[in-house]
Amino acid sequence: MNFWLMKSEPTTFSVDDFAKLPEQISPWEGVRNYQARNYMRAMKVGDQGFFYHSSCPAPGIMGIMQVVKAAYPDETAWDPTSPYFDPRSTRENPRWDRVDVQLVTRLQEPVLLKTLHTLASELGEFPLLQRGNRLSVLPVTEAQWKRILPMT
DNA sequence: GCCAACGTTGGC
DNA sequence: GCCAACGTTGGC
Repeated sequence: MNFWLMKSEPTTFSVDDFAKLPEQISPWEGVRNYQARNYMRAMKVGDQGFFYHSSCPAPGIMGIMQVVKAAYPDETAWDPTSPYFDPRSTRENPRWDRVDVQLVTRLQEPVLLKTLHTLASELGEFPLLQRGNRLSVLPVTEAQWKRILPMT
């Protein structure tokens, strides 16, 4: 099993929005970055992930997710009315993928970015804490996962 | 709102 | 293939 962290801006899709969905399942769509896409392609059903709020007053981990469907084409790339429309992606040759994720646990208290920063030396190399990191989907090592999980 | 960092684009 | 310009991300 592998572990991930996936960012969402709460003004676009918040943990509240997630919790309201039937079965708490949502496609993770709109990713338009090759490295993030490739990480999604590497995901397997049963992989676990942190649901993270970015670009907000208190960025941090808000929930625990699991992957319930492996990568498949992101149809929003084909929809001219979608903000994620990308004319370079075609049905014959899909450029972007999405996965389906399920919110397993909504945290009572978020694990804030500022808290994670205090653990930086223990966590070791962690893209979330590195300067200039802009990846919206990034891998978490098992050791990092096990260190962070008890704080949730 | 600011700004550093980074990815992408496109001319050459 | 290089690289400048541009757009976006995301914390503060």
